[in-house]
Amino acid sequence: MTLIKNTKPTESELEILQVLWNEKAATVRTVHEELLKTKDAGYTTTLKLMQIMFEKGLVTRDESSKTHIYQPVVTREKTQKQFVNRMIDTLFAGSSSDLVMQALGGHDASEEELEKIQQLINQLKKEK
Amino acid sequence: MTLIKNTKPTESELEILQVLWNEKAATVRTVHEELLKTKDAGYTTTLKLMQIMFEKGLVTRDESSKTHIYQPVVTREKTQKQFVNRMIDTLFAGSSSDLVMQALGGHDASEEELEKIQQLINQLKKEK
DNA sequence: GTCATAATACGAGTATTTTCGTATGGCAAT
DNA sequence: ATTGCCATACGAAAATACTCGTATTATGAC
Repeated sequence: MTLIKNTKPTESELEILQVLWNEKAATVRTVHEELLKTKDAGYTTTLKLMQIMFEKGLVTRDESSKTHIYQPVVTREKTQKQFVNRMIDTLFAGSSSDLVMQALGGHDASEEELEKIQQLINQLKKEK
Repeated sequence: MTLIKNTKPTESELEILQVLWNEKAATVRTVHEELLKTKDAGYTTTLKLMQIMFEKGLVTRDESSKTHIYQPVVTREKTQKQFVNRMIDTLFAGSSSDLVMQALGGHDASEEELEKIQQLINQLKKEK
């Protein structure tokens, strides 16, 4: 039986995961270039972080060539759920709909997106 | 013009704020007793954290009696917004509706709450 | 006043996260 | 083979967050 550590990604790790989720797989160089668009950090910093993430099991890597290729292990959805739930607990006193209201108010969301949410709500109401 | 520090509360600070938001105002003792229900920590740890929060400007305190009475400075709503926005950025690639979907799926939310959300959506659609 | 209780102040240790410098090795071009 | 360029590995500093022990002081009961 394998020990599953409940590894909660840190802030920086999330930024890296974001890139990996989008690209499916990427080198440290690619991830780093991407991060440079929004923050600034040294290359070895990104490298080190990704090495740590590898040790934690957040990512795997293909080491067959000198330039390693990283892939996310945790899925975007699972991670989202992890953080959303935590947030509902610590900030919204357990009320998921309060979070929804907060997210919808004061923010974008296109007409199609609103439509999708509405459908989801209708379905949830039917299930009651 | 006053300098507004963008103080992002830490995990522990959020737990304390949660209590203060509920109680409106509270002593270290009260906050600590409340925290003990879910975690365990020493009294002076809670004290120290609240002192730090005071220095950061997250809370104020009434020092007129020996036992200080703390009050939150940041509002629950503002803090919620701060975290929700951050989360939409780092975890949902900017899509607020993805967060909404995640929050609604796999969670509770009563019929009345769903109703409220639906009304909000209708209003948002009208504004388009 | 003295004593016991309970509160604050504060320093410092520990842990975690983030940052970066330096060493080392592979590889392609010359 | 030498050189230059990238890549990884690794250690350790810096920054931040959390924890707790101890000293000090106010206050009320006696």
